[in-house]
Amino acid sequence: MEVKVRMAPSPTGEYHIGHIRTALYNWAYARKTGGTFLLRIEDTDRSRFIEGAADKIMDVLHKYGLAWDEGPYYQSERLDIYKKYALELVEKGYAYYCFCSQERLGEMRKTQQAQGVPTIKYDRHCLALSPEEVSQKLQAGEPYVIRLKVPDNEDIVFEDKVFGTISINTNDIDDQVLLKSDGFPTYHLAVVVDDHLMNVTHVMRGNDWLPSTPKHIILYKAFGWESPEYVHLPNLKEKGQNRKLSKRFGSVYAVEFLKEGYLPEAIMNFLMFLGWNPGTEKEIYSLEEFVEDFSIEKIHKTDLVAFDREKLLWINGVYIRNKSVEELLLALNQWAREFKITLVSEGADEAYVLQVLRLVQERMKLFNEYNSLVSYFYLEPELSAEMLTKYTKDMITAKKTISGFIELFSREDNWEVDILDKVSHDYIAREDTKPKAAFMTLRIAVTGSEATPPIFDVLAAIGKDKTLKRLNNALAIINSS
RNA sequence: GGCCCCGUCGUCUAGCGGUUAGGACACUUGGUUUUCAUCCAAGAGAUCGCGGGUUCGAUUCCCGCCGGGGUCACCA
Repeated sequence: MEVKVRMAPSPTGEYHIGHIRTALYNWAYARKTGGTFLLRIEDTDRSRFIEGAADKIMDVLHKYGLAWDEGPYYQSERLDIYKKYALELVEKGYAYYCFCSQERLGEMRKTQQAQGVPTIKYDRHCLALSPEEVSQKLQAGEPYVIRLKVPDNEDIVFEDKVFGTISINTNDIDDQVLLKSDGFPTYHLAVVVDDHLMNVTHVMRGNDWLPSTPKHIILYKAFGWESPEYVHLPNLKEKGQNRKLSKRFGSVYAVEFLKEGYLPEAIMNFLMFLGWNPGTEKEIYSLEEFVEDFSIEKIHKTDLVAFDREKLLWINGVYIRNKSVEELLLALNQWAREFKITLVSEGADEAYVLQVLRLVQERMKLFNEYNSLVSYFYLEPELSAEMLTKYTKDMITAKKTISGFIELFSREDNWEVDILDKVSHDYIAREDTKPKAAFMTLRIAVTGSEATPPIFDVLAAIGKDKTLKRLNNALAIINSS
């Protein structure tokens, strides 16, 4: 049978990075098996529904390169179907009408809680209603829900592809509501009906769904349908925290990572290892390679997996370094356009931009570092006498160093890295000054920064005129302080 | 609290009865370097949660305990 997997997000807000991980595994499995990846929007909760959220989810899925083959289906457009199946269950005796008010249910739970009942469940008050009473209430237009009649004391056993045999006794399961009083189905009814009707073969989702899987098995049995394979994935946690991702530690939504300047392919590479490992030492993976090596057997049987932000940053750096400068610039411009970020290099000559980018490439781990990394190549640095004298310790030496370089560089017409390097070193030797102090002062005077690419590469890129202008400016600052 | 699941360096993991318990990130040191970063080399870091079994032999299999997580809605 052809494999069919699905991603079934609920349009209740921003798409979480963990959802991308789950989508990735589903997508990869479909690609690997030549199966189908379908998208279904589970918009059955009108109280949490957010207008436009579904479109945003689809947009971010695209940004991460996860395309679906079928859908999107919207559950809100399939209400008749769910109702039909709910009624079928009532007819077969697997479900029943319930007219209890929220107030009564609240009271009931409070009482049970006070009595210390181990498993709080619906008291089946409405199961005792006679068919006549039920139709009478229906005629009168009383609001109702349809509940699943969970069998008594039966062990529901199923095989999860990751966690193995799971067994839960039905006495621990409440009579789930299947159809809500507003005519919308609950998740339990809707997934089962849709997964069956859409021929889904593998349900891959977070393991927080593990405890409710028996409810779905009961439904499949009641309908007389074959249930799909279950593949429960470990959930994500904040590194070292034993709890889910939190804003306090950084981004949690899928778009936010993109906005910070992580490359989609780097994030994907990182996400692959959040619950899976090839069993080899290879850890830089393209999407294609992942599809090749992915297998359900290699999915981790653990409940939580840590989201290590440091490692994500490292992987992103690897991806940035592995690109050609041209590719990198393309990605950078695309990112800036996408998130409406102004690059300091905007409008500058492309050859120059590439030359500069080549110098900072291995220093950049995240696109949002770009502006501060290259600003002095495009703008004059802000200097202070304090910065300029940091390495020489005194004004006189700083002044002497800077004016020395000014004199040296104004005579130099071959403005190339090697030449500048040589004449500068010769000069330093001749004057018998300390190389570190001299070069650091030069670096600061020209860039305003202590950490830059090799200084002569910087000078060569900036050019003779600007270099001299900045040095003179630095000299003026020292003189006037 | 009931039920379900999980437990290897600081972190994420490899391991599927016999290993010097391997790798990556982070960390430390050295090399390259006038700075930062990259790169290279080395190092430190795990009594495999604890206690019982099974076995000639348990990180690996079984049981108990402890610890952690998930789930118990007219939310998904």
